[in-house]
Amino acid sequence: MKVTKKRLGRAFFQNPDVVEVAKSLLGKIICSNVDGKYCEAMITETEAYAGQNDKACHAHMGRFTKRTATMYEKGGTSYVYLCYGIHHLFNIVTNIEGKADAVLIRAIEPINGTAIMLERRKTTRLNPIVFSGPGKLTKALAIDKSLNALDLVYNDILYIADHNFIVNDIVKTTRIGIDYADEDALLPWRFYISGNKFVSQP
DNA sequence: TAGGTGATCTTG
DNA sequence: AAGATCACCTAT
Repeated sequence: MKVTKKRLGRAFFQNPDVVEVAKSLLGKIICSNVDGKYCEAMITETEAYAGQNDKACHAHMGRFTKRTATMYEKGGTSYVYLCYGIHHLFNIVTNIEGKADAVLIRAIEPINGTAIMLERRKTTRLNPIVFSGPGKLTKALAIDKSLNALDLVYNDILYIADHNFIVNDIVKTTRIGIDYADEDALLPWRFYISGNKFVSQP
């Protein structure tokens, strides 16, 4: 079978249904070209954050600050921020400009440049634990705040591609680490590829 | 299971 | 304006 590698364009990200985008991002490829080192990793786990109506979202009730401003950008923009003083978390903004929807990437599976990613994680063992968790994959892909608010559609440092991986079965669960969000903490908006070892909490 | 770490936001 | 909070990780 011919494998096509196609970069995702604006239309993919501007979908007004962030839950659908979170699901269709599973199996897609993150291409990172930081420090002249190129590597590719498949997205295995995501979470959807649905703008101002979602209590778990940074932009809940239209909250607009220096940090959350990026979430209001047009779909296809990167949203990277520091969490717990240590970890960079990588999100992809979706929907049109002004709508603060985003998808958090929670886990990846290395596809190309695995050695580079292992080195950045300071290990030699290819263990799923090394790449499953939002703070870990950013380290593996060298994503930090300097890559915030980047346009993933036109940039050559960081972008998303489709290698035509077929995702057969998607598991739906509740999102992690958002107990403060009351009833919205119960929404089944965390998705991962069924049977894939590279997820944070099977 | 506890503590580290620092930007962000303030009786989540 | 200082302190609580926080979409987490690593090591004991």
